[in-house]
Amino acid sequence: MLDIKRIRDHTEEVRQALAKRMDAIDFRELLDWDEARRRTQAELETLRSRRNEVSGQIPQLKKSGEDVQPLFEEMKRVGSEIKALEAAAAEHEARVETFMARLPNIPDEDVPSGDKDNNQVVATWGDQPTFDFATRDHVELLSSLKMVDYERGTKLGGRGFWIYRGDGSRLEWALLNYFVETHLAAGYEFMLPPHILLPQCGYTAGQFPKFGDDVFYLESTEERERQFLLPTAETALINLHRDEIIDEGSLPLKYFAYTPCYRKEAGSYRTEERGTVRGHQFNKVELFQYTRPEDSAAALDELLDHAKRVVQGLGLHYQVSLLAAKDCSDSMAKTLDIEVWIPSMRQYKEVSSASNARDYQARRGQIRFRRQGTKKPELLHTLNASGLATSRLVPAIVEQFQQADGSVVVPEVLRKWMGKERLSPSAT
RNA sequence: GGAGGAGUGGCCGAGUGGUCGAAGGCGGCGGACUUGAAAUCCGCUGAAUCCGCAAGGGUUCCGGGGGUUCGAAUCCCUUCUCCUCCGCCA
Repeated sequence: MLDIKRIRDHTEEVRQALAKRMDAIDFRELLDWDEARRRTQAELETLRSRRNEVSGQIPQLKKSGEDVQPLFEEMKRVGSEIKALEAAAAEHEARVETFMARLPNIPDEDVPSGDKDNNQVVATWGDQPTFDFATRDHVELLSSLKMVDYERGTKLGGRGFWIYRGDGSRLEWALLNYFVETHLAAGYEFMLPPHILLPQCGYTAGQFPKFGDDVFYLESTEERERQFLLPTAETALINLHRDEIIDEGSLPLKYFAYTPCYRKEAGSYRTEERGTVRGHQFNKVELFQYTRPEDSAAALDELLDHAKRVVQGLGLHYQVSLLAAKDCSDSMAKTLDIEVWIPSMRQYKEVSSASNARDYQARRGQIRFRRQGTKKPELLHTLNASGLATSRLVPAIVEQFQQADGSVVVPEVLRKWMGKERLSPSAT
C-alpha cells in the first residue's frame, strides 16, 4: 500500500514513478473519494462532539430536576444523522481502500522500467559447464537415478506434482539441512509457520486482492475467513508482526522459514518447464528481515550476498539479474534474482529472489517501530529472499554435475547428509 | 466436541449504564534532594485519525464484529483467544 498523503501532495510525481511498471494511471477518482471521505468524517465528528457534550450534561440537568425530554428528542435526530453519515463514510472509505489496495509499490530509482526484456544481468559466478559427452536433462537423470517418480506423482496429485524418492528425497532434505545450518550461522531465527493462512495474511503480503487466483483455497462460506495454502513462506513471515509496534533496539529482526509452497500456476505450463522446474508444490526456505527504513538498502545487499554464498557453496554456475519494474512483484520496490544455469534448457532459472518491499507491506499490515526517545511509531521496512528454492536446485545440480556414465557428483557441502559422493544408477 | 471462567493502557489491576481514555500500583521519562547512587517527594507517561502554518482542538479505540439506549468498558447477540473440568484423538 502506498501512502495516500504522498499521492495527494505529489500526484504527478507518483504517477510518473509508477509509469515504469504500469499504464498511465488517473488518480482523480481516488482523490475525489478521498476528499469526500474527509469531508464526511469532519461532519460526523462535529455531530458526535455535540452528542458527547449533551451526554455529559444530562445527568446534571436530571439532578437539578430539569426536563431533559427535548434534549432526548434532539439527540434522537442527531443519532440517526450520525448513522447515515457513518454509512456514507464507510462507503467512501471502501472505495478509497479498493483503489489503494490494487496499486503496486513505487520502483526504486535504479530499477529499469518496462518488462523482463529490460532485466539487467549485474553479476555472474562461475562458467557454463562444458561436457565432452551427450548430456541428459534432469528429467532423464532423476528418473534413471530413481530420485523422482513423475508418473506416480501425477497419479497421486494430478498434473504438476511429483514424488521425491530415495536419493532424490535425500538430496532435497540435504539441501534443506544445508540451508538451515547456513542461515542459523548467519543469525537468522528458524521458524516453522502454519501452511494454512487466513486471507488477511495474503492482503498484508500484497498478494491479495490482485493475485488471489494463484493460491489454493480451503472451502469456507465466509470469504473473510477463507483460508488458503501459502504460496511462499514470505506470506507467513510478513504477518508475524502484523499490528505490532517493535522496539528500535530489537531491529533488524531476521527470520527464516521452511515450508512447501503451493501454487496453481494456472496457464503457465510450458513443455520446457516439465520435470521439477515448475510445479504446484515445491520446497523453499525463505529469509526475511524487518529493518529501520534507513537500513533496508544495506539489508537487501546483505540478503543477496548471503543467498549468493549459499549457491556458491554448492558450486553452481549462476547469474544475478536486476529485475525491471514490470517483472517485480507488486509489493516490491526492487528485486534481484539469482538464476542458476540449467544446461538442458540453455537458460538461467530463478532459485532465489531478493526483494525490498520498503514500507509497502508494513503499511498494509500496520507493522511499525518506535525510535529510541520518540513517541510516534513509524512504519518499518520489510525484505525477503529465497534461501533457496530446492526444487529448482535439484535439476541444476544433477545437470551441472552429471558425468559421462550417467552418475552425478554430490556437492561437497551436502555429503555429510547424503552419505555418499556420487549418485549412480547401479547404487540405487 | 460438551460444561464453566476470563480477556481493560508497556505490565499488574479497579471499574457493572452517565462528567471514564478509564482509580491505584509497577515500570519508563523529566525534575527536586544528594559528591554520586539508593531512598523520598513532585510532574509527565497509549494509539489512530481529522481540522490547523502553529499553538491547540475534535473524533475513535476497554479482544474482534453487530445490537439496545439520548448515552455503553459496563446490558444483549455473535466471534476469537486463554484457563479449568469432561469427552475424543494422531
